[in-house]
Formats: sequence, C-alpha cells, structure tokens
Amino acid sequence: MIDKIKNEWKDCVARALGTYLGATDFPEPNMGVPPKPEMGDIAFPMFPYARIKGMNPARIAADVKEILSKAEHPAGTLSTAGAYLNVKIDSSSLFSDLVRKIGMEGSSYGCNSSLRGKKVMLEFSCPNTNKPLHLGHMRNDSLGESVAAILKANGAEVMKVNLINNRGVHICKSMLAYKEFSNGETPADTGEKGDHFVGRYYVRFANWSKEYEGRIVALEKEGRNDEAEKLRADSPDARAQRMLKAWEDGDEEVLALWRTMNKWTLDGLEQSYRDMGISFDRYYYESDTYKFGKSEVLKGLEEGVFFREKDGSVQIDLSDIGLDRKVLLRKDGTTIYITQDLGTAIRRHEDWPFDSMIYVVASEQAYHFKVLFHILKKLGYTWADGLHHLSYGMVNLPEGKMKSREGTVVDADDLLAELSALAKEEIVSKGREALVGDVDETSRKIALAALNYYLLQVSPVRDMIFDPKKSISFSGNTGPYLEYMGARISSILKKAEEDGIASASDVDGSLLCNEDEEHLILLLSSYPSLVAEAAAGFDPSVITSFLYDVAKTFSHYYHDNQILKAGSPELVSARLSLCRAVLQVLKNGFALVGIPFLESM
RNA sequence: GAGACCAUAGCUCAGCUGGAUAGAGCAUCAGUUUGCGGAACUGAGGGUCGGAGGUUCGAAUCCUCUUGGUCUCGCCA
Repeated sequence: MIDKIKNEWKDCVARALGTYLGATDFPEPNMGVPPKPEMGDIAFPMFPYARIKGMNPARIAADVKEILSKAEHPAGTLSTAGAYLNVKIDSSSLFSDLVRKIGMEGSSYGCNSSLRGKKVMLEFSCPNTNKPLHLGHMRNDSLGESVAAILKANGAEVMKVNLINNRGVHICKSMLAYKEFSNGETPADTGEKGDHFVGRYYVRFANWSKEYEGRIVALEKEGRNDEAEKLRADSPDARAQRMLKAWEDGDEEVLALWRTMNKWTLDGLEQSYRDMGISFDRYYYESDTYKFGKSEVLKGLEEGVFFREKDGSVQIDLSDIGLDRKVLLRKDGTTIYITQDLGTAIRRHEDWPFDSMIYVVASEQAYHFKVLFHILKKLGYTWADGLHHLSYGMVNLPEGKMKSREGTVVDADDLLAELSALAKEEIVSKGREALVGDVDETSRKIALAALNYYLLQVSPVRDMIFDPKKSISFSGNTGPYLEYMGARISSILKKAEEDGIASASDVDGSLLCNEDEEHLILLLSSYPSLVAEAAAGFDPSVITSFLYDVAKTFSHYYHDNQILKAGSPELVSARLSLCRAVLQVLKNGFALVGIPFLESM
C-alpha cells in the first residue's frame, strides 16, 4: 500500500522532471527517507539533474516543487530542503484503508504470493546422535524456523527437513563407553533426558581415550615401544574403529545397541525441539542414505564424471572451478561425508521435487557445499541450480570459542531453563502469577522470545558473541520487550471491551495526526514489503528491526497519549483501531521470528 | 601458501539498490508515576565507520591495496 503511494509519487516527480528538463532521457528519481520525520516521508535528491541542467540543485528542487504542486499528485505536502524535494505523505488518508485491510486479512496481513507454486526444501538442525543440542544448534534452529515461516509468508510451499547424523565413528564412541562403564543403566534408571545420558558417555569416552593416550606416550618415552604398541591396539579409539567396522558389517549386537542408544538420544532431542518450538516435516537419516550415495558415485564413475585413482579411491577433478581434487570414495570403498550428502540430495529430490533447496549450515562448511553443488551439476542434475547454502557465522562466548573439551559449551536445555527461571522470577516479583495463568508456560515463552530475538537480530553472515550472563536481558531491545508491548496493547483492548467501548466500523483517520500516529501508520503500511525483503535475503533480522521500530514507536506514543480517555469518543475509537492494527502486525511479525505472543505476562 | 568471510560508541549490534548532522540497546550519569501494565518513557556524555588510495556532485556503503581476526583448503563429520 505504502509502496504503491511511493511509486505514484516517484512517477509524478519523474513527469515533473521531464517537463522541467524538457527531455525524456534522464536518470529516474532516487527515493530516500529524510533524516528526520518532520521533514517528510520521501526524499528526492536533485543532485543528478544539476549537471544536466547546469544549475544549482537546490534551485531545481524548488522549481520541480512548483511544477509538481500544480500537477495532479497523491495526497500529501511538498517541501524542499536544500537539494532535496521532500514529500510528506498524508497518512490519515491511508489509515482507513490500512485498518480495513489489516482487519480483513488478519494474520495473513503482510503475506504475498510471489513464491506461490514454488516448492522449497529447507534443511536445518542436523544433530549428531551422541550428545545434546548446544547454543550453536539454537542459532541454526532459530534461523531455520524463521526462514521457513518467512518463505511461507511469501507463498512458497516449504518442507522442513532434518538430517540425523546417526552413523560414524563418533557415534560408536558413546556406544563403546556405554558398553564399558554403564552396567546396563538406562535413562529411565537415572532420570536423565536421553540425549544428556548418551552425551555423558560421549564425554566419558573422551576422558578414557585421553587417559590411554597418556599411558601410551609415557611408555614410548621409556622406550617400551612394544608395550605401547600393544596398548594402542587395545585403545578406546582403536576399539571404536573396530566397532564401526562391525556396525557396517551388520553385527547384530552392535546394531541393537546402536538402535537403543539412538532412540534415547532422539527422544531427548525431540523434547528439546518441542520446548524450543522447532518442528520438522520430514526426517532423513545418514544411515539410510550413505549407501545410496555410494551407488550414485559409482554410477558417475561409469559415466566418466569421476575417475578411479591408482590406489582404488574414486575422485573428482575440480580444477575447472579452481579447486583441487576431492575424494568421493575411500580406497577401501567406504563412504565419506560428501558421498552421503550427494545421496541425500538426490534422494530428496526424488521424494519431493523441489524448485529450490536451502541448507542452513555454519559458514565453516562453505567449501563443502560449493563442491557438493558443483558435483551435482556435473552429474547432470539440472535442479542443482536451485541449491543454496544459507551460511551463518559462529556463536562465540566472551572468552572465545565454545570448546567441548574445556566444558565451555552452552547446553541448549540448560540455557532455556535458566532463562525461564529468570522470567519466572520477574513474574513472581510483580505478583502476576494469577493474571498470567500458567506461570511455567509463560516463563518458557518469554525465554524463547529472548533467545530467538537475540539470535535473529544479528545478520546471519556475522559471527556473534553470546554472553550467557549479560547478553540476554529482558529490557531494552529484546524479545521480551516486544512481547511486553503486545501484552500491554492486549490489555488496553481488553479494558476497552470491559468498559463497553464499541469498536466503530468507520473511523476518522484525520483525527490521528500526531507524529507518532503518522509514523505508526506508515510503518504498518510498509510491513508487507519487508516480508518480501526478508525472503529475498533469507534474513529474519529485517523483521526483528521492524518489530522493534513498531514497539518503540508505540511505546513512546502511548506514554504520551491516552487511548481510552482520549478527548472524544471518535478519537478513542480511532486510537483503538490503531491499537488493533499495531497488535495484529506485531503478532504477524512475531510469528516470523519465533516470538510467542502473550496476552498477559 | 591459496581461498572465503568479518572489522561501525566502553560492550552487544543496526545502518535497504551510494544521499542531509552515522543510529539503537546495555553500561554510566540526570530525570519522569494523582493515567490504559515502570519488563516502560525522557535527556546527557560517548565515533578518525580498522588504515590508505580511487570512482562520484556525494562513500560506513562501490573498486583497489593494506592491517588485524575467524574459517576452510582431511580418504573427519
């Protein structure tokens, strides 16, 4: 709506310029935003025409303003400031249309159909089945969920998929430690969440292996190399390798343990996903796709896309894209990471022929995806042009990188619990338990708002620093602040209803003429174009900044202006309509960035 | 060594296809409640946009070089 008006203005300015310059061939006017709201809503700089006309740009601005003011143009007022021709849009004339549109469209206000008919597959999360989720996964999951919602809002058909990394030597490590040290205990026995239970054995393995390594090195120092060799052959790492071989050979005992422990972990991860509001439409498992990947590589070998090295490994020459060679099958014929990913991609396109597929994966894997996409193209899959790596930076701590060995990894469940506890404290300290209803559920939703907003407000490409103690506050530019605005507007509307203030069907927009009201109306009008912009760049931070802008403006507005006790019934009615519109847009935006809406908090 | 990405206030981050005096939050300091939720609002101080060139009427933004940081270049995943 706002875009339409802006473009109308742009056309008008272009026509006026045409008349003024007496030409048809000149650069089309640039549209900007004046630095201060009172200067107007659209700015047209006249610099480019100064040279053409050989005149002072400020003079041009004044002359064009003259021409324009006599011509037909949308409602609004013109002014000049130096070389700028500024337009103040008559927002009150927008208001009734805006209110009607938002009222009619409700939760779909802001959606468009630019991606209608497009099938987009979105892969994210992709956990290993040997440990619980950590902060890094949370950024991944937040991004995945948000981008999925944003693409849907643009009309795409979205399939969210998760690829479970449930095979490989790292999985065997937790299994081996369990076999060695558990005495058969189960998560049910210890009361632990399954992923934490298994993760504990993964850590146990690491310590066990380290201890062995120390003994081996000590023996070697003493020159007792035979004994060292013997110890090494029996080391945890060697045994894990043998277990992997047994797993691949189909050893029933190993497979049984694998199934059991995988289930424990996945049950635990499912719980975390539920708590964090993450869901998937389909799961893929590496254990299912790695063999398929191998057969695809062998097919490519026959077709001459790949070649077999003298040592027996299968490789591809990537010199055409300025890279080296890449191994696709080991000399013993076993598969590697990329073999499996090739198989998974092909299988997925067979399952659900997508137009595009987005991998939400950390930037450290940029090389992997470059190679993967290239190979798929070389194999002749035309759909490979629709593959996209949504790369995001790392989440670091103030003291540096998270390191599992140093125990500095921030556990996702712990973090959520900690934030929920803080939120609960806040609710209790304000004595709002009864007003809130389910205190624990509300606390969790506040924690989620804090987390998702914090993780999404940073542009995906950037590394970010996360200070668990300080970074997540509930005041200022935060998720809970946005939720709070939603709750307060809800509260006003509720009170209006209780007081029997009827909502008028036709409101007089011309009553809403203070600066904040005008700003809010323009903001709400611009929301649909931002939904499109967020989709184009796969960037939820477009939405988070918008929401903060709306909340902040509203905050300021209702601090200074009474709504229910405004001067006249007509003004009350108009302001209530504005409140409803703001609330609806906040809710719609919340849904795109994982902020739960709360009527009361 | 080669390549990719990042650098903006004390800290955490915005800044759209180049446009007017570079913006928020936190922290610091000073204020605001006889009113619909104070998880709020207002104000102040705080900047050589890593550095140097270039393009342009105009550069935090584009180009080149350079410094610093991170990541990748495994028959690990």
